[in-house]
Amino acid sequence: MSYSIKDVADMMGVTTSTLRYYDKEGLLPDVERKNGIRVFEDKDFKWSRVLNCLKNTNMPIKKIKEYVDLAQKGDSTLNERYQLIKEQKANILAQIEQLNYYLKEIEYKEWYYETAIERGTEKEVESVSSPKATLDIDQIPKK
Amino acid sequence: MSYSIKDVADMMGVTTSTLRYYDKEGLLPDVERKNGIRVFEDKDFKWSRVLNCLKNTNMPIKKIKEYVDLAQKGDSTLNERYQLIKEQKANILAQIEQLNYYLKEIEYKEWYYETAIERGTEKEVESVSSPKATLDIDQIPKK
DNA sequence: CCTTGACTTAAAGTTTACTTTAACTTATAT
DNA sequence: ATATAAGTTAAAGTAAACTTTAAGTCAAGG
Repeated sequence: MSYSIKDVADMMGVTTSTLRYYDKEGLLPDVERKNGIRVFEDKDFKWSRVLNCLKNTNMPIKKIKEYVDLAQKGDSTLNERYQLIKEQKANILAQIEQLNYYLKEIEYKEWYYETAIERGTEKEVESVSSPKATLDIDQIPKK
Repeated sequence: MSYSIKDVADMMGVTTSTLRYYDKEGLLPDVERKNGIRVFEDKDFKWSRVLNCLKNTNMPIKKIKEYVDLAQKGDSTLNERYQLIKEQKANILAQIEQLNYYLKEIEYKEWYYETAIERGTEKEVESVSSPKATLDIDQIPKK
């Protein structure tokens, strides 16, 4: 099975230009060419899915490149790659935690506006007893 | 109670330069000055916490500015602000969902490397029965 | 054969979100 | 009083991640 650059771009939800940019940055090693045109094989397609995963969990391109370079070196870098993946997992978990924290703040705001709209004004909505008590300043996750 | 720019910057986990930049972009309306120096009152501090929430849930500065401008107009924009907040809530939920999806992919990779390290090589790890079956391509969330 | 659409490159341009610099003023501590 | 720390501005600089442009090549349909 083989895929065009458009196939892969569609799978990743990016443009073909973006994919070519990734290639130029070294994120797509060893993609074959036929008459100068990129032909993605199954291994490249799978690799693109890994890239997509790292990219969509906010790993910077430079860091992804490090991972690519490690993978290129073969079995001797298995441990380094394992550490990198575990780091990224911790990263994702932290992101989810942070989003859940701010979700609560937004839900308070949602209630705030519902109450304000009911009353026709924002004035004194803050002093109305809210279903979720105002969040504690000390709990703001530090970046 | 009043706060210095540093106090607010520390609360938000940004530098004072960043806060001045936000101010210049109009995200901090009506902060008073004493001898040219910004003095944040309780209302400004609270507002900064809202900014921080929107910023850390990946709302672009331009969109935050729209929200600021609506808030400046008073009660007549309550509904618009409510819609914007609901939009952002949906946004956060989508982000969490996406992160949870990719977390599973990363956990597969984690298992993959644990197995490869045990065996000393990556070769044929893919064909080993994994605890979490390989994820289906069709399930990749589109951006 | 010819057009249309997809592919190619290198290089320049864009956007977002800061960050740094320089020159200066104000506040705090000894 | 004086040094140091923290505040101020406008403007230029930076970094990341694309995006666009220009000029071309290649493959398929009518």
